[in-house]
Amino acid sequence: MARRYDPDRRQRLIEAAIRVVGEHGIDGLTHRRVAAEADVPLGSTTYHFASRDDLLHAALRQTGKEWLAGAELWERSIDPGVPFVDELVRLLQESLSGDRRRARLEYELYLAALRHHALRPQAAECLDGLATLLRRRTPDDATARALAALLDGLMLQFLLTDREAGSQEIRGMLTGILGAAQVVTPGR
Amino acid sequence: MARRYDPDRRQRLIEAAIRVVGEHGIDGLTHRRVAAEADVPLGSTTYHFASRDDLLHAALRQTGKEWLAGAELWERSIDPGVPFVDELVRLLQESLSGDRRRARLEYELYLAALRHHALRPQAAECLDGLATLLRRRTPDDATARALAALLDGLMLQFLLTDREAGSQEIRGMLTGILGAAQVVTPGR
Amino acid sequence: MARRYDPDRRQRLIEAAIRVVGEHGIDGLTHRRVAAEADVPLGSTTYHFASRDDLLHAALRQTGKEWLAGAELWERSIDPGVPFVDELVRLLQESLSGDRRRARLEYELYLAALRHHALRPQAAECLDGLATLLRRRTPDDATARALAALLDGLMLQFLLTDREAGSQEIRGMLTGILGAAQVVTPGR
Amino acid sequence: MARRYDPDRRQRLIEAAIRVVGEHGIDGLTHRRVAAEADVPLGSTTYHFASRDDLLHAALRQTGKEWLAGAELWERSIDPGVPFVDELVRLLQESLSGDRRRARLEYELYLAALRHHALRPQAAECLDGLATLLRRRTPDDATARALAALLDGLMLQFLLTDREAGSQEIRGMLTGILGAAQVVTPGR
DNA sequence: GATGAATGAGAATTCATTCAT
DNA sequence: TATGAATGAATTCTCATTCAT
Repeated sequence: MARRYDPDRRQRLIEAAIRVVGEHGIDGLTHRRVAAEADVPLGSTTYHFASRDDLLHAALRQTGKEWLAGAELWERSIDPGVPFVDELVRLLQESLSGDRRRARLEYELYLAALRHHALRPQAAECLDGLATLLRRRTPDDATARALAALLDGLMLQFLLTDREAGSQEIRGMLTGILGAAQVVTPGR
Repeated sequence: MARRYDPDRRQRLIEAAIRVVGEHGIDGLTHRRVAAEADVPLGSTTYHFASRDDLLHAALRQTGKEWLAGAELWERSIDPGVPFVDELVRLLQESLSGDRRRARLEYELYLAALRHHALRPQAAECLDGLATLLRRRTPDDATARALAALLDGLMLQFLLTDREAGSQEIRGMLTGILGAAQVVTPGR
Repeated sequence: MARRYDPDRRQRLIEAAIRVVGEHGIDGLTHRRVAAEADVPLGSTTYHFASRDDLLHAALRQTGKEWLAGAELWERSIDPGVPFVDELVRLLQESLSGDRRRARLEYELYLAALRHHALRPQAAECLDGLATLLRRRTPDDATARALAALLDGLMLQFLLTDREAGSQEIRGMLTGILGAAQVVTPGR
Repeated sequence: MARRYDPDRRQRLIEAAIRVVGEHGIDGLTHRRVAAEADVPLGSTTYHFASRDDLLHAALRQTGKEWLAGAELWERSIDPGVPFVDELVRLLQESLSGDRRRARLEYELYLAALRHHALRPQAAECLDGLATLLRRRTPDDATARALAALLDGLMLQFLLTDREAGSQEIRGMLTGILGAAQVVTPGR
């Protein structure tokens, strides 16, 4: 019954916490639910994570790391012979295909920094990590950061509206905006 | 004790709810706090808004409407003699200057749709409203929607990282991305 | 929309109240639910039935009356050529066949008199009504009342245990007890 | 403030719950009242009995056990030299003498199974327990169960109508019904 | 007469956290 | 070190009832 010696418990609790957020949202993250999800006594969760915020923190750190790892994988798999825009389309489409629960979960944790100051460094790290990756394909830092913002905005647009993310559609949006310099200032 | 007759109470409750979200976040939106904020009995809030979700709904509807009105104001004030990019810079800077609490509040409600299905139509309305406005300045729908996504992404980037939003910096990001068509696929 | 003139509303409310008790139990009988069930404004239920107890009262009065009417129908349909025990079996079986919700509802209201003094006269009326009917087939009042008790006890036994009420089984129980005089005092 | 260590608390809560039902009825069984009755903090009742149903369950289990123990005591005290009917009269009269609050309480909990499915096994256990006891004095199972039903019905009749339960009267009813085999089918 | 609004009380639950063991 | 028990605060929600219209 009682796992007297259980060195990975902390990690297992983090993973349980992430599943709990996925299921019940950030508001629904409680010691009790994590304990139940990890099949561990309640006291154990409060022992390893004294406060609810500690749990939240650890959850964001973990998903952020995993998400960034995924982005790096994408970056390393880029085919130089393929237009970069198409690689961006692939990134977005992969994130939005299948059930979107994972993407929603990641964004929910990431955006929680909007309110919780303590999470902002964590969120910034994700953002900067992506920008750094993108920087290898952009002429300057500003463009890389803007591209990161665009990707976030597009992801959210699909997640918020529940619209299908067809590759033609994504492609249209990306090419539209990326080549928009002349367009939006027609008077020029 | 209090007014037995109070025809505007419902609206006052909505405004109180928005202030509560601003102060305590969405998780902190409770009937009790709204009652206290609006100075009405607790039962009155549950009478007008049977569930917490009803309250949340009304709050998003209201801020969404106000935000869209602000965007329209901006659009109507656009000076055709000024490069459109600069008008976009102005929009972002105005939203991010001063204390950012209002912007955070609006985004928090807007992004709540990520988890709460019921709010998605509301969020989509905001998004589409902005895209419609922008459409007057873009060659096609896709570009308008992409531009809306970009603006969201940029707003979030500043809000999440707590970075200053200088007009030069914003300008750099916008011009970088808008003219990025050639750049990101240098080989072409 | 508003039924300005609606003379049968009181009766419709009673019937709605009975349905509510059937669905939610006596504890679940509330003005609100009755209003919803009868599709009538809340204020209308409190107007016609000032208190919850009034509603409960009316509901018991009505089901008691209907139940007694059913019993009388049974009594009048008794075939003199058939052993009376078989007619009792028929009565029980009919009450327990199909879904037992109606029977449960009637007993729930009837037994509420156990706690609510005010309902006792009503319950006594049902009991005495049945005893009076049975009296036509028993040698004296005491036997009639005892038979009424037996029938109640048997009904409850089947309702409480959820057991099937086969006619052979009921018959066995009835004949066992009715001829038990000699048996239970074997020494006599 | 109160005892941090209190090993019998659970049991004390059950007893408090039974007193609360006795005082306020099943509908009146609330965590709050139990807490007050047992003089423990509200949170303690919800800790030990997460839901109102758990409380109800425990209360019925306890009274059922006690009631059955009483019945066994009666059975063991039966005098073989006395007609069994008189022993039945004694059982009923003892249960109905003095204040009938205990009897009402027991029946209220027992009959709650009518609505609450989850309580039915508990109620069935009481019923079967009594039938088993009676079986030692009846020729077959059916008669034992019918006798149990008769006793229930008689108890309820007195409890519902508030009539005095004189021993002559009870005796008359019992002998009437037990010897009714010939009577109710006079034509036979 | 009829009714929508209002109100205050109280319901079940859930919880973070503390503490004795 | 780990943990079950305990606690007090807060949550949503439902309600009977009252009252102004």
